[in-house]
Amino acid sequence: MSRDGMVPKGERPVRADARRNRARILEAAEAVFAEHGASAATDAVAARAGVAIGTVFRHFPTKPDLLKAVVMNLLDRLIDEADTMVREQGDGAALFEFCALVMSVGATHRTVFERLAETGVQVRVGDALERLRPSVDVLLDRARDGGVVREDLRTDELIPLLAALCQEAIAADWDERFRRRALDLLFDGLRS
Amino acid sequence: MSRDGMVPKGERPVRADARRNRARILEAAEAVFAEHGASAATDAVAARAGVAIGTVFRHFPTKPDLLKAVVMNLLDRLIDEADTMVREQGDGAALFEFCALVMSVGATHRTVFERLAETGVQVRVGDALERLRPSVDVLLDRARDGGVVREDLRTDELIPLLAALCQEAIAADWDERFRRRALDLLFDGLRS
DNA sequence: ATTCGAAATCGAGTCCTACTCATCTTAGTT
DNA sequence: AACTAAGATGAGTAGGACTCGATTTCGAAT
Repeated sequence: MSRDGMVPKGERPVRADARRNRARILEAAEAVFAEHGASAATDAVAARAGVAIGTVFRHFPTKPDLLKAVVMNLLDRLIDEADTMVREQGDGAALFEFCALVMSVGATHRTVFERLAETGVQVRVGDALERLRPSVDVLLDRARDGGVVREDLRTDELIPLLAALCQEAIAADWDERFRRRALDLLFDGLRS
Repeated sequence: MSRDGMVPKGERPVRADARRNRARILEAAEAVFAEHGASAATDAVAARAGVAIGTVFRHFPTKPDLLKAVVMNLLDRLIDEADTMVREQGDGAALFEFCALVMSVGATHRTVFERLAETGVQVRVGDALERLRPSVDVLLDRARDGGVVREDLRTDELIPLLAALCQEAIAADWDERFRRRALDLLFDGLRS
């Protein structure tokens, strides 16, 4: 994830302190929002980052921008984890575990996602999940080859379904047990 | 929807002006939020309703309460419609069709929600669906007796799952074909 | 090393809006 | 007609998002 570290060619490089502060703010924001909810004041984030309020707004002009940046940060890490999972765990069960992981991450940071929706920023979980498509593709292929998933299931069917569960899990605050149960039902079906 | 018109027995009846104002505020709020988005100031709602700001807060203590009342009003109308349709048919293996119907009705009135949802109102289909619990109970029992549904499936598992699909179907604008496909997958499971 | 301009930081202050509450008004009862 | 409590009023309060001119810091060029 070196996007922020990249130096724009032809232009002046981003100053070292600016890059450092940006990272600090993101880190602080994630911690503060996770602890006090996404309605926590921006001052708190600034304080925790050891930075003035104006600096936060220089890097993230609006609060939704800050929230969005935190989420994207989260997703980047999630992609890494998914890739690791793909590399280390070869069997078909990896797909199920991956879905559980996605729901779990969403649940941990549910307030951030909620606030995003409230402020009208359209980052649907489904849209966000699209970034995971390559990983899901690999996992799904492998699961299908392993014969643990129906032949006709496609990635662009699985992703919306997973997104639907995630969205509702976040909105309705499903606990770990029910998230697990929902995935069991989805994979095994409702019929006898 | 005569909930608000009911007079609590044993207690003083709600004053006529209070009931009138409540209705006016709801109507005004629906119009104002639809036009200016959910971030419209509460003053605007009060002004349109021809009422002081304090009166709005007497009836709806917080802004989310007001937003929720508006949306639930909308959802109640839709859900009642679906409920009635199912009761009129009332055949044996209607659970699947019922789910399809709920999704379909939601999709039909999608644009009504979208304006509000876009601007940040959290439309909790799940909350509204809770009112359908009695109907779902009956349908689920019937389906279980008919052996078309797994024995261990409970109503309070089915409702959140259905709500999840509905919510995402509305938000992501699933077409009829994919709504059907999603229900097929949910009922039959992802595994081979 | 020193200079210097641009970039970044700072934070008190502004604006906006959700919400409160002491006071006044009115519906409904006797 | 008098009474009373529910209800209405709206100026005031609180708190948070965002601004902006003053100030500091970086880093490139001499």
